[in-house]
Amino acid sequence: MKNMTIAALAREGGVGVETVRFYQRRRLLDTPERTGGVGLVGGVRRYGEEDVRRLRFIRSAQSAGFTLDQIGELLQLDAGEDRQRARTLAAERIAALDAKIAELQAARDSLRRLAHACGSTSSGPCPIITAFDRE
Amino acid sequence: MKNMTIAALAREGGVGVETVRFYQRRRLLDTPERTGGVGLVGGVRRYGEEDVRRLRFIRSAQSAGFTLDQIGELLQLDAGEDRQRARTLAAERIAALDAKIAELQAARDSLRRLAHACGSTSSGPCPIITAFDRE
DNA sequence: ATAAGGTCCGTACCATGGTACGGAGTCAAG
DNA sequence: CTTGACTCCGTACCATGGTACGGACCTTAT
Repeated sequence: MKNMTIAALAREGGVGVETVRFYQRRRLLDTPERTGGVGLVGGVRRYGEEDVRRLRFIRSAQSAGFTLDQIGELLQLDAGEDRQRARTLAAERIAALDAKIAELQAARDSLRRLAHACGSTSSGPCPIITAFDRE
Repeated sequence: MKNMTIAALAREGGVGVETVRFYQRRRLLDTPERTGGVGLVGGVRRYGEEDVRRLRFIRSAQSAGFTLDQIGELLQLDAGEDRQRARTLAAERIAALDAKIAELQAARDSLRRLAHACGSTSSGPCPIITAFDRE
């Protein structure tokens, strides 16, 4: 294991190489030792499945609306013992997600009204602002 | 009408004064003439219900995931005749919202798994990364 | 008529989450 | 043993959506 280059890791995670480095700077991913170096600094860093899992987790957690700072905390927690804190973060985010989902559903309804109002007559401007008035 | 100050407008829209000015710079809100000036430049700008509606629309459209640039286009469209373009923008956003809603629901499910896994035993670390593995 | 508080405006700064650049070093195939 | 692709690293830059500051001016209540 640990035989992937940074480009392979990035590919597995569906991100760019620069993004991996960015996450390393943010300490969300670790930065393995360079291997095989000849001189004092040489060698290239190699990555394994564990790194892929972490990277994918970062993307998933982002899609759940966690910020990178919060994701950093989650990654700490994953290795630690603070179950209470983990549950709190999860509960807060679930509540936020429920609210956001409701908001997006309302927005979608507004847009459907707009599309309908705009499709049902054939001249003049669509009442775009009005379509959102119920919010 | 047109007797509100910028602070009153901001309050009605649920934003700060600086945000109103920011939207003016972006040409999302217009900048009425100063009224009552004594000298060459004097006076204060006054706002009315139409401005409130526009401002609220901006916030609603934002919650629907439109960028400020797109909102600018919608505002143009609201006064114009290009129904086709309006329908296209609405349809695109509806599709994006459907996708986003599904994504957030999936994220919520992952978090529920996490909360459950983390609540059902009482020691050791929560399997945070693992809880997202299905994504 | 004066003082407190609002307004106006330009400009600068901020957080978030990246993306790009460039020069030096490294690796692998031919 | 060279050549071409990739890596490393620091630093700079970017888009989005604001937020803050400061000095001059305006308005309003006392």
